[in-house]
Amino acid sequence: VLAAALAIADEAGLEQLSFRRLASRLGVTPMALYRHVEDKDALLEGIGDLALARLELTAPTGDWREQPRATARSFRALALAHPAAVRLFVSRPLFTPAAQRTADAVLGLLRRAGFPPERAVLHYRQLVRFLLALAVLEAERRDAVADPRGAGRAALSPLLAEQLPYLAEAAPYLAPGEDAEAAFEAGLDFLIAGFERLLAVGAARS
Amino acid sequence: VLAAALAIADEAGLEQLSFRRLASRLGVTPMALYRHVEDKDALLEGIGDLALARLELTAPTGDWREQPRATARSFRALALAHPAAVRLFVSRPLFTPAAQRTADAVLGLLRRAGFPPERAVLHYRQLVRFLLALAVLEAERRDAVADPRGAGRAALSPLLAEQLPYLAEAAPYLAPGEDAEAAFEAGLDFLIAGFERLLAVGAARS
DNA sequence: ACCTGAACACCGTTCAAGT
DNA sequence: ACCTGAACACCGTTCAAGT
Repeated sequence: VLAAALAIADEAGLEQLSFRRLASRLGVTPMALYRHVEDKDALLEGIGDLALARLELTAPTGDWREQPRATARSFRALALAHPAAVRLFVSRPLFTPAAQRTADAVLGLLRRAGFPPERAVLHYRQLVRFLLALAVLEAERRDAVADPRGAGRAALSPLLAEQLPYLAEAAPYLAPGEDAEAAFEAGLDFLIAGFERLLAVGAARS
Repeated sequence: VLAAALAIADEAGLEQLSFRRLASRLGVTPMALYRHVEDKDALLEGIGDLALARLELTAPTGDWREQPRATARSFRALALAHPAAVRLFVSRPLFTPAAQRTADAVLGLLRRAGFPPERAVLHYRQLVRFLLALAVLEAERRDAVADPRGAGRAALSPLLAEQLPYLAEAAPYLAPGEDAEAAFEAGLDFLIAGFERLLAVGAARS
């Protein structure tokens, strides 16, 4: 039911997903879909939930640092498999069963790391947002590679180069498609190190 | 021209912005807009650029840490003034004049902080993404307060509470509308501290 | 140069009607 | 219970025509 919708969204893009298109793919009339889903809104929520349900959550391991890492990598894999879902996650807060399950897992991970409940919630939000940000960055980068405009982007006119020296200097490094995985891991290192620091501060306080 | 479009998007939401609606607001026929803007795509790019042009960039100051902070706060203010623009920023990479000006300013800030050009680009991406993430977090939170569903959200059924203990434990703290500014500042501290650490590591290496 | 009217190919959604 | 057809109020966009 929803699987077909997710497939369309991932293949053709989220904005190409319509009741009419989905219906024709299922060999049915558009109005028949209203039997299975209340709304377009509910449809989007449904495919968001479906995608998130496919997130692989790892069992607790010895080193607490490894668990956020593993979760982050799972999330990245999910984002690559279902690019449309990422856009859904940023545009609408989900509170479906899959979202609750994921939230519980991530909160548990932070609690076991040593954060008290209130701080765990705070860092949960930061962690989730940061993961989304990293995922969006990758999705955008992928688009930039496919985008024909991308080629001329780094090239600034001499006049602009004078007015925007830092941008001109950075241009060579701004070319897309460098090494998405390395960038992701670097962002992850940054995040984990930050949490370690916060844990140390918290421990010093108590 | 574009100002009216931005106003509609901020007032009624991005998805309510249409050529027909914009035209009626301007007291003109929808097709007349094609004289001033090539496309709906160009229209969206235009209002994104317009919003970003309103970002206040501060002059370089003594303490390098203060500049990313000031920029971040400007960006937050922009996000609050033009909520529609935030959604545009995450969904489409901008390379308009205002975007170039902003990129140059942020890159310059990182260069002056001590990062070499290649690393500055890397951290520029992280910084921009993080700021967007914080801004989206706030926009979502604002929506959550307005959303009537939000009231029942934190309340889990007893059965679920047993299966999702960490979520149940966190529920009291998940209520929205706490203290957006404090959360923003905490995220900012996290980010700046991370950059300081990276600078220290870089200095140790060289 | 700038605007208009009619038209085309799409949307989500409702509602009465079919089996 | 599930599906259909016709209809409504919207979209972006094109194209020939007006001043």
